[in-house]
Amino acid sequence: MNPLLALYHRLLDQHGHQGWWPLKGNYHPKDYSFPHNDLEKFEIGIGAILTQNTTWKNVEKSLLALGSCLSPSKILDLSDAQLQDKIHSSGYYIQKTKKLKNWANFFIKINHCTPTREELLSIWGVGPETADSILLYAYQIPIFVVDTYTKRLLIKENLISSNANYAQVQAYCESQLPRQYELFQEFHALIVENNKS
DNA sequence: AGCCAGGCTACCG
DNA sequence: CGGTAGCATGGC
Repeated sequence: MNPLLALYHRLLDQHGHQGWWPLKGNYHPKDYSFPHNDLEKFEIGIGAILTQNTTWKNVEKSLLALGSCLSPSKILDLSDAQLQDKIHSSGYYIQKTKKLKNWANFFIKINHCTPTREELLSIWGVGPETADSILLYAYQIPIFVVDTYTKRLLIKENLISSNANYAQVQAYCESQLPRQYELFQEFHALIVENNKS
């Protein structure tokens, strides 16, 4: 077993199955069938944008405040001021209001199709980690999500060099792991959980 | 009191 | 191009 796969199993033993992506506040350990519909896919994108450089705790408050507005058309029906108010706790609320509406417009435009990475990256407000999180958790595409924790951990474990960029870290991880979306989902969640404790 | 959160964009040299 | 200030709240 290679060092990265060994690290995955160590984290899994230590923290158990994480059941990401949380939907309506619910985790679903060992059930990799989610999302079950378009609305859940949309909600994953909302959460991925709101959690940019922000704790999930603050995002949960926003998602609760959004409540029944978690659909593309309802997000677009809100005025900027109304939406800003609902997502206030997530920080950067002016920018994130624009980002959420961009995601809603995009989601309507793709009309139930699976977006490509390039399409997602073309949205103002969606960068590499957000795009890859959407592809991995909303569309079950085995693409490795790299965040600051991932990089920090892999540097500490001497698996990558400290000046590696996003694409290089991602390519390394994908080359060392079986290409299974279930494993990729679990691994990223475990890395985040590992950094909380 | 500061530093950090499940980043991204714009702008700088 | 690679590097970085600005965005903003809440928790510790």
